[in-house]
Amino acid sequence: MAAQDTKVQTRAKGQATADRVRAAAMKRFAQAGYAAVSMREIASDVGVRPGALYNHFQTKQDILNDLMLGHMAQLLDAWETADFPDHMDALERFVRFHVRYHLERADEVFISYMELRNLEPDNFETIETERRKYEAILTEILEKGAQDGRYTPEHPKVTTRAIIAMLTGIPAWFRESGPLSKSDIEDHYVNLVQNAVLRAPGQSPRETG
Amino acid sequence: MAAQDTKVQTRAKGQATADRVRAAAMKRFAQAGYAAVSMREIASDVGVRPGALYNHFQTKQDILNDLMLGHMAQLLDAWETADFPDHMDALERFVRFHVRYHLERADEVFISYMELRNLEPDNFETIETERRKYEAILTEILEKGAQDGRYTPEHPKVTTRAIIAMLTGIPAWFRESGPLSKSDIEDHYVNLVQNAVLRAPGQSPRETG
DNA sequence: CTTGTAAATGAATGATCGTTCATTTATTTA
DNA sequence: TAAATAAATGAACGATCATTCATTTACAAG
Repeated sequence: MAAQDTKVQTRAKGQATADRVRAAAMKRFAQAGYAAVSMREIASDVGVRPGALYNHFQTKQDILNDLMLGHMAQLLDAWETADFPDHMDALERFVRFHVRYHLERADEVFISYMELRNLEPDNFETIETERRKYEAILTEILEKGAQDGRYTPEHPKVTTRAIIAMLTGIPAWFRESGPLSKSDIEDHYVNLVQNAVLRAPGQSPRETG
Repeated sequence: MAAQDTKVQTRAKGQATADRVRAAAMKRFAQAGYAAVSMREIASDVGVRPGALYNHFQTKQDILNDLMLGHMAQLLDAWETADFPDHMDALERFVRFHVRYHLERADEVFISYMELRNLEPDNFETIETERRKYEAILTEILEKGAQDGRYTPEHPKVTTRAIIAMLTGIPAWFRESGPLSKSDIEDHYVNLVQNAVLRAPGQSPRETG
């Protein structure tokens, strides 16, 4: 690591600019959408001429792809390294992790599911693979809970998508100035999700239709 | 009505073209996003020259606004006129209605929540007003159920958004060719939603954290 | 201090955008 | 059939787009 310090130092300025490009693109993409944002706007935010962006990213598409790849990698890594009280069950861990992460990284999350269709096919496939890994975490939790008889066993993959859609929608309406704190939201969603899938003792699955 | 038949007839051809513009724009916007669709593409789909579009819509923005206004109006009207078995409770009605409607009008729904940010401020406000009306239907159902002691009383507005986000996400992954039919999906979501908010007799609200 | 390279500039490229408009074509009214 | 009006055409407008590139500037290495 120390042996490469000089080399790292050499490219420090370029790295810094690239990071500012990422930050500017993130905000712009989140607010206006990929297709509505111009390279000129990003360059202006960074304080640089449009052409200079191409010293750091080959195309506009590469910026979007970089942001989405980075988001998925960080999301999966954050889950791996997250720590929770020992007594907390897996489902509650997942819900709390997901809500927290999505409330703290609203822009990244928003882009990552709004701009999927603006990814070129190859990039799209890569991102979809990462997304499926994340969904698999929750599906596995639900399946394990179903085996134990604690959760309802029906359609764990569908339930996964239902839960994730429910949670991912939070940043769209949550406002710091609202009546509920982030912690309140977290608690409420834990409750909703647990109730949705819990098979209460002595309570058989309801018949509907 | 009959007295205006001649006048209606006069504009019948224009109406037909306008409808085809709507249909083409709907598909294109849903697939690629408003900003990524050109008036030339829409005109080409309709089988007309770009300039002809302006005989029916003043601007590209007006097309988007027309689609979203139409969707919200039809959604609210469909709820008003929907009929269900007498014995079915309000929450189940809402969930079944919402799932069905969204599975049948995937493009309209997708546009209406993906393209909100591409609406100019005035148009956005109008659509938001309609959207709030729709959310209010579910909130009222939850509040009434809470008064009766059937549903958990916490944060009905937040729960409304959680449920709607969960349901609205379905068209994003549902495929006719998948293992579950539309009817299966409907049943499963009814179950999830009912469990999420039901206060089972003798079951006090769970403590979390 | 010189050399090599990274980073940024400034100007230009061709393409495409939404929109306008005088004109032509189609259809309906009188 | 003649007049009126709706609808569509074809060509053009200026603006903006992503991207390229020869050149200049900044900076670290030897």
